[in-house]
Amino acid sequence: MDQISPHALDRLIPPPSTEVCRRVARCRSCQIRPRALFGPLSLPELDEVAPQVPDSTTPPGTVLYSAGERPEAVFILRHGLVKLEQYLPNGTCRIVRLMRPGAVLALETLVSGECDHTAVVVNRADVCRVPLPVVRTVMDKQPSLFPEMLRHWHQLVRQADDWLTHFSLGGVRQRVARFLLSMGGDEIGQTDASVVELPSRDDLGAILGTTKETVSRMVAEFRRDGLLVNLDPHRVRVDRVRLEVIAYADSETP
Amino acid sequence: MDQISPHALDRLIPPPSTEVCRRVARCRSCQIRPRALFGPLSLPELDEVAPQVPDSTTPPGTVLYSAGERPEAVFILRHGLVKLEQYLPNGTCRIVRLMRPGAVLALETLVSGECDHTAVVVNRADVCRVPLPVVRTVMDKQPSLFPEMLRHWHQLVRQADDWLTHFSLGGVRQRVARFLLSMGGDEIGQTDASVVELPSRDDLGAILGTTKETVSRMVAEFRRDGLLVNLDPHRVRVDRVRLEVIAYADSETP
DNA sequence: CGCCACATTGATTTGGGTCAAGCGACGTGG
DNA sequence: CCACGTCGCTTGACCCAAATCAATGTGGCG
Repeated sequence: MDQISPHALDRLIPPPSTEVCRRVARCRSCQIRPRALFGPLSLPELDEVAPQVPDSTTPPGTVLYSAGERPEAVFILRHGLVKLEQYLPNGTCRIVRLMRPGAVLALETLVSGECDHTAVVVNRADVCRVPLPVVRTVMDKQPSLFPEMLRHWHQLVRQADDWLTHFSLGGVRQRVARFLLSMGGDEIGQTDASVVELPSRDDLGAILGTTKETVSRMVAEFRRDGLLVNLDPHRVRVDRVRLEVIAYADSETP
Repeated sequence: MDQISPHALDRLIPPPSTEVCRRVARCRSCQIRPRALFGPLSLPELDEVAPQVPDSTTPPGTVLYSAGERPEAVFILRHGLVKLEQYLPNGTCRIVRLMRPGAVLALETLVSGECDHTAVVVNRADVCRVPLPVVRTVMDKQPSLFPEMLRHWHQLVRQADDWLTHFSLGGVRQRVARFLLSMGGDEIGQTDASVVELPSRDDLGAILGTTKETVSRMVAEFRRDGLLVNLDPHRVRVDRVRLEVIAYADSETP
């Protein structure tokens, strides 16, 4: 797993003006921005911030940051899927969150300095790296960001709590069904909710707190029963109504 | 389960001056306050806020608020233990957090208006009810509360993530051990960490994502092995070092 | 072509869920 | 004061879901 290229120089050595122009343009035309941290900013305010915010595209498997690091920045995810993993002292790992476009990664560095999780790119991801000083000065100048900030924290907590109930309670059969339902469509909400992009079996196991073998069996069973049809490898179409019956059945439906 | 007495009148009808004095005195001498939301406030600022903050003591089983309600206030827990439960559509319930003194309950109402969980008192609890308008005006006047607010949100996320790993991964034997370790001592950190106040078996089951019977068996086994000694019913002394071995063993230790 | 990572499927074992009975503590009412 | 019901805890017997171990299949890529 390769580390993300160090951006530390970005604020010390001013980027060439062509790069500044690109960043400003990229920021202005960003589809995600309204839903992300700097949504409430005006265009002029944005043009001021954009030059100090480098962006990068990273392939699957890239480690954006590891638990304990101090990246001195937050990351805004513009495209792709990133998993946050947490390790127990004995080495077992659980994926505690999947971050989708519009999410802010490493928010916790604003509070404690260090990252709580290891963030690994699942799909190819586009991220903007916003240095902490930039976040802080923007927030001082523009208090309207405060509720926006709280909104993101709230979302983190909600997501964590849902994970705890949906993906840790009941049989694996139900948990897989719930996962498929929860991953339908993207957060913009405009793609077909019945098309789901599947992570690897290993990741699915780490999300649902089970093993890759069991997950594999469940998916196979769903496919046999026609609840699930392969589009490509790793993309399936699901039968949401029948999945919902399974996901929240009062007792098992054998 | 009885509802908490409605405090809605508190801001409309000013409390009698004796009550105001009591609240001011209570707030000044509060041991918890420095660690809670209004820690950074000065004494004069505090005296201004205190009259608008009623407090109450509620017996075990009391529902402080239910998911979906709009209490228009946050609650500061000064004493006792409160469980936050979340329900699946099929009715199964999981305790997603245990709140201890110093915690702020219903923080989410500041963002979305409605409560995400059902909060039930486990021990007898003392709570202060801070109306949302009070929180908002104080935060406007005193921006130093902002980092404090973020600190609380961060803590919620950390707690949720820990729950997800410590209490949802591995065998029940390990999970019980981890719970006992995590509950050692109070957040002030000055009581003996090897003395643990146990919730009911049912609650323990809902915390660890298992059943009361299995928990009962594990506790009994720990007691047989001398890892755990009863002080009163519901209070035990544990052997932390040996528990740690069990909690984070690489593989099961039968 | 052969290697490697990933997915599938099978055989076997076991942890823990479920059902059911017994037990002690407590409060209530006769 | 004791009988009774209730409630929470414990224990046992049984069985199924899922972990584990292991072998085979499949696709992509040098």
